[in-house]
Amino acid sequence: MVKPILPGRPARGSKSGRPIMLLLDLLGRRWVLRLIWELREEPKRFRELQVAIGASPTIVNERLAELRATKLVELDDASGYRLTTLGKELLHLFLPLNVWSEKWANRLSA
Amino acid sequence: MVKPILPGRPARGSKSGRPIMLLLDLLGRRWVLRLIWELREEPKRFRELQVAIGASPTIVNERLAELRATKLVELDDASGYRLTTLGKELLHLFLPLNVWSEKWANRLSA
DNA sequence: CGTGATTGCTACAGTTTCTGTAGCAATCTG
DNA sequence: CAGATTGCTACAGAAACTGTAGCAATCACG
Repeated sequence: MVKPILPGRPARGSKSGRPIMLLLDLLGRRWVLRLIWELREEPKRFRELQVAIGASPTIVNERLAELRATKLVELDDASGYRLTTLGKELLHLFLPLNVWSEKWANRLSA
Repeated sequence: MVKPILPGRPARGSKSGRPIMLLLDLLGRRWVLRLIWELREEPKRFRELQVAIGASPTIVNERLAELRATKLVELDDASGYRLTTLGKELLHLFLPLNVWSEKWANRLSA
């Protein structure tokens, strides 16, 4: 088990508990960005997510727990895992990456 | 050695090779976001980066190599590691996270 | 009722990734 | 020539992740 992400507790590699450090730590954990990305449109079930990203259930569960503890994702019995209001805000900050990544890929293959 | 990030090659957990998947894979690797963040203001030396984030030289070197291969970071002999133009563009997409993370932290501790 | 499907999630051995420490070759400094 | 700084490598031990199996709870159908 990895150190939890919680306010006031320092992130890995940071002595301060500054929010940006916590956030970068959280987002830098394997599959976290992908999970948020997969939930960008509609809610998904546990297995659905697992298959979509191709990770083991162990780690999918762990990451989902972290995302729930940090109020970015919630589990709705009727529809499945979905982004919270906070999670949607974060997603919107990320959406420009989609467009930018195309440009980036072009520059790489050039 | 982890699978390299290169255009046309699929990211971990993705069959497609779509740029956004490559980008999310790259950014989701440990320390990558932190490294970009640490370079946001001025260039830094290898050891300086290593100390700043508190990771082992092995992995710092590996991640820097990936960031160089993907043209986000470059090494200038005179000043040290720094963001490329492309890297600065990416950083600018990330800057809003800094402000947002404060709000997020407040909501968590509430 | 009872059988099967779906749900979120856990157990655990094996593999990959990362850490922590030591140290090297090359370059500059005095 | 000694000392400091540079980027980087080696390697054993520790931590994180995978892949597979499976469990308890809930729901649907007959």
